[in-house]
This record gives sequence, C-alpha cells and structure tokens, in this order.
Amino acid sequence: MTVTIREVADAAGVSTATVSRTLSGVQTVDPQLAERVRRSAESLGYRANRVAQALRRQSTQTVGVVVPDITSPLFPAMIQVIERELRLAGLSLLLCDAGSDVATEAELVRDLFGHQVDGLMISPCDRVASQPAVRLAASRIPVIQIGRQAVAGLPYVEVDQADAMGQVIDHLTVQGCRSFAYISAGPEIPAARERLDAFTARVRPLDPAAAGRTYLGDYSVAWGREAARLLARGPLPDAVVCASDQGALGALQALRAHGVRVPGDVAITGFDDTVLAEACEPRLTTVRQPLRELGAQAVTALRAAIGPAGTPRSAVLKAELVIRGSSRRAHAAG
Amino acid sequence: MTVTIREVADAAGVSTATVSRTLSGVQTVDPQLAERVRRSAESLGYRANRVAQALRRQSTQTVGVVVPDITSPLFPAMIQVIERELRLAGLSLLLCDAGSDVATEAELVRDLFGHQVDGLMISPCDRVASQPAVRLAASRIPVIQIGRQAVAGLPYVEVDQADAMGQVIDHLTVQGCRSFAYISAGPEIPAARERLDAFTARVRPLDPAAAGRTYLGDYSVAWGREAARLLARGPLPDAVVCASDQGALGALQALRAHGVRVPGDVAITGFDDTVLAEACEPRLTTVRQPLRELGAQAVTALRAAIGPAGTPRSAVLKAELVIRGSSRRAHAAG
DNA sequence: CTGAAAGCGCTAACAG
DNA sequence: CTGTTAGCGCTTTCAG
Repeated sequence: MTVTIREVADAAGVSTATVSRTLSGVQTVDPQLAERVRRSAESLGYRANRVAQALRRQSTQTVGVVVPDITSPLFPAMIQVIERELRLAGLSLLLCDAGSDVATEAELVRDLFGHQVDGLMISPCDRVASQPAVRLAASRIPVIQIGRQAVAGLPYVEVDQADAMGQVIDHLTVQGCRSFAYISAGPEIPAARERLDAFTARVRPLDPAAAGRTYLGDYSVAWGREAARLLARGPLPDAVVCASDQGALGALQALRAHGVRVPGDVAITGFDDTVLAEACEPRLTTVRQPLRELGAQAVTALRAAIGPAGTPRSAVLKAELVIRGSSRRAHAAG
Repeated sequence: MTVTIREVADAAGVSTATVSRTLSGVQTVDPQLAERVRRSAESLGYRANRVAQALRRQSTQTVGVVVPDITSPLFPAMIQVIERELRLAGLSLLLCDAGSDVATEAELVRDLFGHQVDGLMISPCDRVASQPAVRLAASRIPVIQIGRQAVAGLPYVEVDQADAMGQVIDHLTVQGCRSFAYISAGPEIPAARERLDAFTARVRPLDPAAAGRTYLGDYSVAWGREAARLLARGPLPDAVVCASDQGALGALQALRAHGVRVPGDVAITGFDDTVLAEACEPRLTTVRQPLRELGAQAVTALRAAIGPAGTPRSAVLKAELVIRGSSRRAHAAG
C-alpha cells in the first residue's frame, strides 16, 4: 500500500491535521514541528492521495481536454504546451479524443463530469452539432474553446483565421495572381468556415469566378489531389489556395503530374506550416499559427475561469505567413 | 452542484445502498425497485462521482500514459488508439509528456502515484537513465513499456526493430546495394539502439566500411541534412539507411542539392511511414509499424496486469516494409 | 433482497 | 499554534 498521512503523523508524533497544514502550507506551523513533519514525510516517501484530497476539497486539480482528432497536425503541439502549462500550475490533464464524432464528444464531456474535472478545454468537432455538448459543459464547469469556436457566447482562444487568409490573398495578389481556386474541408469545422468566409469575401471582388473553383472535402492529401483533378478540367487559375498543407501537397502533386508548373503556371499555398511544407518541391508557402502561445493562453484563460474571480479572457492571436517557393513568381506585381 | 446518489435514493424512495447496487449491477435487486431507481437516476441526470468511487473502491479506473514527446511522429496515433481502447474498457487516461527529459519523467511517475492511477503505460525517454523511474513505478503499480523498452525484466509491447531493419537491408541488397551509410538518433533511445545494432550486425559482413559512415544525432530533418553533408565528403555508398523519415528527407534534400541522383546514384530509406514519405520526390521506401495493434495490445496487456490474475503478456509485433521510389533501382539484383 | 452504518484519506472548522 | 472531530460521496459489510 501507499503511505498515508496517518503514518507520517505517527512517525512525527503529531496529528494528521498538523501534517496536512505543514505540507499544504496553508497555516503557520511551529518551525520545529514543521521540520520534523517534512522529514518524516520525506523519509517515508509520502505523496498526498489526490483522490482523497479531491473528495474533501471538492476540487480535483484536473482538467479535461477534448480534441476532435489528436492525429490532426496542430493538436500534438498544442496538447504538449497545454499539458506543460497545466502541470506548472499543479493541474493534470485527462485526455479525450472524440474521433471527430459529435456523439462521442458529448459522451466524453459527460464522462468528464463524472471525473469532477475542475475545467474543460475543448476544440469542438462541429460548428453547429457540438454546441449542445459545449453548452452543457459550460453550464456545469469553466470551459474554454480552443482553436475552434462552436458557441459564440463562451470563452475561446483562437487564431484570427480571417486575418491569416487575408495575408495569403494579399501576398498572392502582390505576386500578380488575379484568379483563384480554393481547397479546404467542409464548413462544419469552425476554423474551416472562417477561412472560407474570409477567402470568399476577399476574392469575390477580384475574381467572381472563384466561387466555381471552390472545393470543400476534407484536409487530406487525397482530397487535394482529387480537387486538383477537378480543377484541371477547366482553365487554370493563377493560384490555388488551400486551407491545409496536406491539401496543398495533394494539389501540387496532381498538378505537376498534369505537367503544370508550380509556381510558374499556378501558385499554391497551404496552411499550418506542418513538416510537409518543407518536404515537397517547391516548398510550400503556408500559414504558421502560434501554437505555443495558443496553448499557453488557453491555460491562462482556464485558470482564470477556475479561480475565484472566474473571469476568463478570450483571446485572438495572429498567425504568420511563411513565404516559400510555391507562391513566388519571378514577375511579381504583374 | 452535481446530483448525488443520496438525491437519487430519495427520489426513488430507497437507500443509497440500493441505488449503488442497482447502478453497478453487482448484486441482484428487485426488478421493480431497480427500474424505479434507474428512472430517478436518469431523470436527475445522475453520474456517479468517480472521485468518491475511487476513494471507496481503492481504484480510480484511470491509467497514466507517459511519453517522451507527443509531437514525435508515432505518438499521436498510438495515443489515439490507447485512449480509445482504454475508454472502451471503462478507463480514463491521464496524459504526461516528459519533454524527453529523464528527471521530468521520473517526477511525472511520482505525480501519477499521487493520482492513484491503476496502471501506467510508459515509453521511456532513455534506455539507461529511465530505468530507475520505470522500476520505481513497477514496484507500486502495473506497468507496461510501450514502443521502447528500458527495463528488460518488465512487461513491454514493442515492434521488432531488428526484423524491421533486416527487411530494409534485405530489400536494399536485392536492389543491388553493397555499401551502406546509416543516419539515426543516438542509442540512448531504446528503439534507436535496437535498429543500430541490427544494422551493424547485418551490414558488417557485407560492408566493413559502413562503420565509418554511421551518423548518430537525432531524428530531425536538419540532422539528416548535416549527416548527408558529412557523408558526401567521401565516396558515396550505394544506400543510405535512415532510422526516421525526417532524417531520410533531410539526406535526400542535401544529396540532391549536391547533384546526387536518388535512387540512381544512391538509394535512401526512411522509417515510420509518416506523411513525409509520400510528400517528397522520389517517395520514400520506409518501415510501417503497426501502431493500432501496438496500442491495442498495450491496453490488453495493462488490463491483464491490473486485473486479479495480474498476468501481463508482453508482445513483439512485426513491422512492414513499404517499398517506394527512393530505393528502387532499375538494375535490381546486380 | 434491502437498509443502516462504517469508513476510504484527507482537510477545515472548531476548541483549546 | 495544535489536536479533535466531522464529513466529502460512495460502496460494502453486516443485520434483518
């Protein structure tokens, strides 16, 4: 069995209350006694039982993190930062992967209630269908939406997708691009929707025909290839804007297989600055999201929400355009 | 506040004991009463408080998972499977990322003791330096080493690295390669050591000079480039074997920048079948590890270890060679 | 088959 | 400053 506070108390010849007070430092204890207590605790290898603590304090010091799919590019890095920041704050992380399924996501949230998590960080699967689960969660515990927002009224920490997409379009325009195509995942994914809206708003005035060259599927390489194949049936645009590096890679491969030169004939841009962006030829111009900052801010916000003040501050961060070969045209600003 | 068992009991007009028995189905309860209990629980939205359950039952139904770096290629997929399998078994996952630091890793293990996890799954950072932490953990709770083994005497679920490397060498030999170079991470990483040993054992009889072309750094693209640069100072071997796709990509890029043709002049192979392998040109011949199977077996093993029998079965799975353009030579079997 | 009661390990009043 | 005591929400004897 593990060492209990009782054993530490006996070894130090004090009551369990004194041990508790000493170790949690919540009240002043005679320095001599405190030292004696610390020594017994140390020598017995005592670690407070967090289950008992949680039951008594009504706080588990644990937060649930629900992601739609941990294998998607951004999540591992995001979770890494989150876990680290939480740990530095004395919190632990219960990880849940919804498998991009809304029903599973809702069930996970309920499960986390059972675990009595002190707070929840969630990257909702679906802009609409995830709302009930997020609302339910928020009605019980502090919730922060991270990276994706489903419920407008609730706290979130996000990257400004419209701004990011604006940077992409501006850059392409400067490179002389006047006609565009768009490859992305469906608008049920919150961030995908924001990117699409921004793309549409920016590009419509420049190129009304772009609406007919918008391909919404998913964020896979396969969809990038497929979309490019469909695109290649008609006259090619100057640029293919992709909402993921995978899509951009697929499009790049398919277009080059058709003998299209990139960026000579068509410029291509990706999104997320994954390892892929530097792996292909030419390398991908893409958008780098500040993941470390995103995770750190999310933890800050959640801690604020959990704390007595209970005032989470939503945050919107700016992404950074990373310009590489896939969009650089010799005759810029045509 | 959340609904307690007391409220359910009152609503159903029974004792808390009966509610507990009904919901946990551990003992026969009068069908009428049971139905009534279920109805009240349902209508009140009751969810058992797992903290209280854990304290009473002395079992949290939670397992700790410690990985060296969740952003490394294999871990997200592995963790996804593990989380899913654990959940299907009614277990939850406390995630810890050691940041490839042994001291952090040890502290995480101790933290998990405090959480009273029922078991631990760990992919040790370091073949030697992680041993104390793994041993300590195993002395207290069931432990499964996954993907990497630090302590030989303890249960593990792994991929047969020697076999995998053997497949690579065999394939290259058939392609006519007679001289080799090797790029990998240092042998402090358990799997890296096994791969190196296998490479050395297989290649020495064929090419004694390979020892002088062994570059051990890390699994990054940058190291792949650097190693290839060093390699290019001397006469090129027929094949460059890399223990990671990132290293292979780096080597590929550096060698092509030197005007070396791949696979014409030099064949290159990677490891892990990451997205990178299909992103570069030519695509990478690489080794695919059965991650889903690995995760599933690890959960099975840990459950067995946690259960009353307490008999975890270690497992060694076979990887699969995926042959692509980077190693295919026209004049095979020279 | 059901209820009363004890107690998991800890902390927070409350006395002293 | 320290000890005694109650009790967090649940499960599990033990009686009945």
